[in-house]
Amino acid sequence: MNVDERLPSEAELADQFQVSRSTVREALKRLAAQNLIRTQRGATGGAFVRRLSYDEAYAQHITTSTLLLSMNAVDFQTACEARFALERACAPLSSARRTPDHLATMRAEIHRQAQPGLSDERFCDSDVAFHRALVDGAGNPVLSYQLAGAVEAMQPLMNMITFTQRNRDVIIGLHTRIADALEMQNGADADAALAELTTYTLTLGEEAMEARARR
Amino acid sequence: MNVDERLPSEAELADQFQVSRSTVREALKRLAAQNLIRTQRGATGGAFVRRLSYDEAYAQHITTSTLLLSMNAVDFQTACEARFALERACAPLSSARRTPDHLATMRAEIHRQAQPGLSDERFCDSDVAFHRALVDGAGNPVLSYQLAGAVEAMQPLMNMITFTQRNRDVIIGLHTRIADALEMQNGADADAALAELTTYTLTLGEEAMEARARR
DNA sequence: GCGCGTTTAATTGTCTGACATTTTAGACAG
DNA sequence: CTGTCTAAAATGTCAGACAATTAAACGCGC
Repeated sequence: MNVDERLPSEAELADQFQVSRSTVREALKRLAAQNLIRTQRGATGGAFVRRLSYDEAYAQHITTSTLLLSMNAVDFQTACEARFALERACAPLSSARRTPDHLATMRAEIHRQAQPGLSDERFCDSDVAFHRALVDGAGNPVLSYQLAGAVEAMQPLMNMITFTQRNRDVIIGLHTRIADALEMQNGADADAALAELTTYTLTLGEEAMEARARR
Repeated sequence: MNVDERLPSEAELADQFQVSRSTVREALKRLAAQNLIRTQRGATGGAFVRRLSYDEAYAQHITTSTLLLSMNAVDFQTACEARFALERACAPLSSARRTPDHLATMRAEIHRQAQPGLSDERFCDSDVAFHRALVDGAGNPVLSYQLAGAVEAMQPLMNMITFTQRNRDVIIGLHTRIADALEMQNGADADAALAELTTYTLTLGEEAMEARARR
């Protein structure tokens, strides 16, 4: 079945498979839920094979990853390690290919992170946006897609951390160093800064876990 | 809603939302298709919130990634670059943590790849199995999950390549070098070998594309 | 009281037929 | 040729019925 090809009508399918139209409809709803078909009403309507769009797959991947992490109690350390390992894979590509647009986004998010009175949640939002710009800088949509799951799904875990001003200063410093390195096209330093950010984030995570355990 | 919590019965939902039971059922089928609920028949039956299992999410991620690559005509170079960049992110972790089991799997697949008369398709299967062992060696399920999409979804693209004996010898040599490096816990050399494998695979891909264009 | 069939009730699964809604294609008048 | 109306085709929704399945309640002998 090729993209945009039309499936037989519900009545025809019901007849063909010797089931009722209700049953056919439930099956079609299943396919629709998986974004495999779209339905259209009217005379020339019906169910059509759908092209899986990048944006939909991206959103779905994030949802699934987030659910997977939260429902299976993946620990902070494992998720964090995976996230930064993958991001570091992007660093050399991103330092070679990042556009002024990516750099501008990163600078803007750093500026936002430094604003006083920013809630922890907003700080995390901005953090995700910063790292997404870093990943997108590699200019490889497949990479961006695969990493979306790791970066965005970490956000609920990151939200458990309380970011003190001191914490934020350290993170902002490393973010600045990463942005600088990418601007200078210095992949090695970007990688080094990401490595530091990894260990620092792991430390923060451990502290948050301990604080949570004491409560 | 927590895991294993029960939703109201179809009749209750229909009553609550003032729609017919058919409509409720179609909606429930949608949720079931997304693996969000499971239904159970009988007296104490109903729809229950489902824990998203790692294996299901893994399988779904591969399916979606494969569809995304094939339906959106992602070029070989982009997919290949993403795949190897991500794999290289695993190399240091895998060289530190790989178990004898992972090494044995890699050796076995290398042996299989050297067998004469192996079809191109089987060679690709084995290649994927080898790289999966490499990734799993990092001992991070989140990493394995995220990489599954990149590694497995590449397979259809890899299957377009015709592997001559000479090609295979080069790849097997690099695979052996990777396995040796992991065994010696030499992350740097594993990374270097993966880098070589990246450029070599890209070359093969380009040749295959040219051959296909000439036809 | 305890074990063991039997019944009963609740729930999902399926079928049937009907009607509403939407959309296109074609007939028809101007 | 153009605009309008109508018919047909398709999905969307509804109501009601029955089948299938499962667990709990019941009754009964012991």
